Amino acid sequence: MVVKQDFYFQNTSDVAQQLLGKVLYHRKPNEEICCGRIVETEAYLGVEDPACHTFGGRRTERTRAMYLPGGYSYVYLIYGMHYCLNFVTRSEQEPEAVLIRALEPVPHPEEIPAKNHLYTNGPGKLCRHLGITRADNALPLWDKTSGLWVEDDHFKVKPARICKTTRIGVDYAGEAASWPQRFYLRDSPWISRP
DNA sequence: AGTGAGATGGCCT
DNA sequence: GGCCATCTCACTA
Repeated sequence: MVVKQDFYFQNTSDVAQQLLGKVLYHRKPNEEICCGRIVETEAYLGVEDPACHTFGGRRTERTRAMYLPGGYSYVYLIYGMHYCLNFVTRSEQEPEAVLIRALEPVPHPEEIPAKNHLYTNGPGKLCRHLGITRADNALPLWDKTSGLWVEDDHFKVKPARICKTTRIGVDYAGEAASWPQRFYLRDSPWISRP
């Protein structure tokens, strides 16, 4: 069943970890539906996180969706050619988010043609594969009619299977670069990098 | 296996 | 003007 909005009001690190194992769905403009199981996330901790777009309370047109309540999407363009998908967490006063970094193909890896596992093992790649663009910014993730939503299919993740490590590509963020806010399923072949 | 550069555009100072 | 929450390819070895 669809994950409800209040799930996203929780502590952002907890949301990032609890998202592991859940399934992301996207309905493209041509009505085709793509999905994948979330196997890697990163938490971005808002105004006190130098790696976060809202660090210091920065509020711009790009980061507008971050200041929505938890449960909305935040999609932005990076390096001029890749989109990154985030889930906004907490409240309007706490602009935090979870970056979706990798998906495991569903319904079943065995049915996926060879090499297709290379299409969703990175934040930019999974957006391209699912057809996620700026048009998917600021959508309610708890509402299937938005075309972008998350489902819990009762896939169980043992806490011991969750790997915690440093985030990728945030070396500019000083001491925050060493915060363990990247989470992934141990031994998953579908993550962006080990 | 590891390093480095280029693509490419919007954001931010 | 400089910098990116990236990816791919070319190069070393």
